[in-house]
Formats: sequence, C-alpha cells, structure tokens
Amino acid sequence: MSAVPTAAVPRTRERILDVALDLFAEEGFSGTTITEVERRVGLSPGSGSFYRHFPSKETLLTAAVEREVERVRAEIAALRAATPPLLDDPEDERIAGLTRALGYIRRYDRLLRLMVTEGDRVPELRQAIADALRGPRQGVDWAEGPEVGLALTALGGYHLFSLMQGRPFEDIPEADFIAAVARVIRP
Amino acid sequence: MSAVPTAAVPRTRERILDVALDLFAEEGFSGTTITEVERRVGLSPGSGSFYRHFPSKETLLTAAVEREVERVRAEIAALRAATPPLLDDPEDERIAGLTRALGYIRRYDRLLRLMVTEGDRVPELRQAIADALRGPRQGVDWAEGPEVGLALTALGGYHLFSLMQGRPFEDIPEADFIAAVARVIRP
DNA sequence: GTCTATATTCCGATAGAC
DNA sequence: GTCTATCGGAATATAGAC
Repeated sequence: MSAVPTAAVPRTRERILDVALDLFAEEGFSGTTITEVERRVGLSPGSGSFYRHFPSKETLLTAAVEREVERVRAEIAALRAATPPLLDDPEDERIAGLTRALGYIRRYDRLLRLMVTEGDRVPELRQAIADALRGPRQGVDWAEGPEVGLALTALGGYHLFSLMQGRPFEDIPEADFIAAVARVIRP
Repeated sequence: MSAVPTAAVPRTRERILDVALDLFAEEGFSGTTITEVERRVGLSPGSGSFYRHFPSKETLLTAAVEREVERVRAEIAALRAATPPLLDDPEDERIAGLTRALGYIRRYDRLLRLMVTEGDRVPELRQAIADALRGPRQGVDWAEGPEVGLALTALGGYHLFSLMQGRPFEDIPEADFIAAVARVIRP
C-alpha cells in the first residue's frame, strides 16, 4: 500500500460530478454542455480536459446519478437513525413525521427532476432511481392502508406543484399544508 | 371577403404546432431540433422551410404553449358544462368528481412537463400556464377548507410519480387510489 | 492532468430559385 | 410555400505538447 495522499482539495472528478448533477437537473441533458461543466469546475472552457476524467457525456450522466442516488440513500438512512423520540401527542407526532418526509422529498429534488426529463431516454436510470426511492423504506404497503400512500402523494404533489410555479402551491405555507394533511389523514 | 377555402388538409402551421408541443414536452427545448420538426411535419429535413411559418425556435415554443393553454381551457370548460347530474350517493359523487379531476390533470400533462423543464428559463411561460390552471376553477380556496387542495395535490402526486416511474404509482390502480382519496378526504 | 489546437458533426437561420 | 444550398456558430470529442 502507498501512503494515503488524502487530497485536501476536492478531486477534479468529484467536482465534475457536483456541477454536472446541478446542470443536468436544471438544464436537462441536451441543455448541458461539456464546455459549461469545464468552466464551472475551473478547467479551460472548450478544452477537452473533461475527457481525461470521463469517456463521454452519457457516462457523466450515469455516474452523476449513481453517486447522487447513493448519497441520498445514505443521508436519509442517517437521518432516520437519528430520528428524535416519539412525541406525546399523536397529532404532533404525525406532523413531525410529515415534516421529515417532505424534507426527504426535497432532498430527492434533483433526481426527481431528472426522472421527469430523462426518464424516457434512459430507462435504466429511471429504474435505478425508482429502486432507490423504494429502498430506504419498507415500501408504501398500500395493502395495509392508504394513509402512507396518500400522505406521500399529497406531499409530493405539493412539492412538485410548488416547483412548477416557482412558489409555494397556492401560496399555502408548508406548516399549514402539513397540518392539514395530519388532520385529514389518520391511521 | 374572399370565399372560404377551408383547407381539408390541416395547415402546415398548425401541424408544426402539433408536433412541436409533443417534441418540446418529450425532449425539452434544447433537445428539440427544427430539423426533426420539419421531418415530422413532412417538410424537407434540414431545409429552413420551417422559417416560412415562424421567425425562430423560441417563438415556436411560445406559440405552441399559448395554443395548448387555450385548447385545454376550452376543452375542460366544455367538459364541465357537460358534467353529468349529481349522483345520489355522496361518496359516489366524490369519486366521480375525483375521476374527472384526474382526467383534467392528465390533459394538462404536456404543459406540466414544460413547466418543470422550461419554467426557470421562461418565467413568462410559467406564469401564463399557472394563470390558465387557476382560471377555469374559482381557485383552490384553501381558506374555505383543505379538502380541495389536498385532493388536488394527492391526485397530482399520483399522476407525477406515475409519470416518473413509467407505471402507476406503486402499481396502485387508478380506481383504488381515487376510492381511497374519496374515503379519507370528506368535506 | 491541463493546456492549445483542431477535426467533425450538428444546429439555427438565411438566400434565392421555382 | 417548399425546395436546394449554404453561412456561422457551437458542441462533442481527439491529438499531442508540456
């Protein structure tokens, strides 16, 4: 084994993956240019320096998505492990759970956007992300009752409609919406 | 006035708008090429024949969205006018209403996708679509109760998650999901 | 591992004949 | 209103020096 160099500066490859995920999510695959990736990373724009790290733009998309899927899984798993103790009031507990769930959905935001924009073009991508979303929880368990599925779709719709309009859905504050979900949907 | 020619064959300009909306929704703005538009319309691909009908690609996007907004508004207004009479059972009536609402959301599908992909880039576009979505109904009226807002977000989340995964959300049949919403959300 | 330089292809848009 | 032909620019990707 060689001595661990442990670069203090983030490796170029990692920085490429960082900016690539942002760009793909915001501009789409065809709207993202390798030149812009190089510029944001600090490489000379228009030079092919990117290609010393990845063989093609398609490969970059796959790698960026795979890394992000793993990151989000790990983050959410850590958050679940550190979940605060149950609250006394059951409705307060439901509100806390829904607030955490909305946070998870927000954390998935860039992957959700990529599923909309590139889902058709890269089916394997869609499958990888879909599996990852199903992974960390034990499934929605629709058969055991619709509460979890309804809460998830309501929060997802609230998030995605807000994303589309560029402001909170119908200007409803997050806390108000969550409180309404907690009030209506009871196990 | 001249005699009405009333072309039996759809006018080229209209066919361009048809295929452009599909392409923009599926491939995004930058993923859509004028050459492909020309090919699908029946014009010589790569020729600039498209530019005899529109001055630029940007103009095409705006025109396609505006026409679709008007079309969807008119269609949904007509559907509302032809809404069948109230059913005797209130839960059956709620199910019928939710089924119609999901149909409206599906009809908006291409515009919803465009709001996700091009909302940031063309703010005026987002505003136009958002206004149109708010127009046909009297607003969600969150202050008057959360039922409508919750039903809309739940149906929207169900639709959009299904869109992302390429199959019904959690493989829950549409009728089952709607029945669950109707059961849980009561005015 | 980054640079300059470039090959090649593709795209948006224009000019002019018919 | 559609065609052929083409301009100018941008994008992916490669070659080779340092």
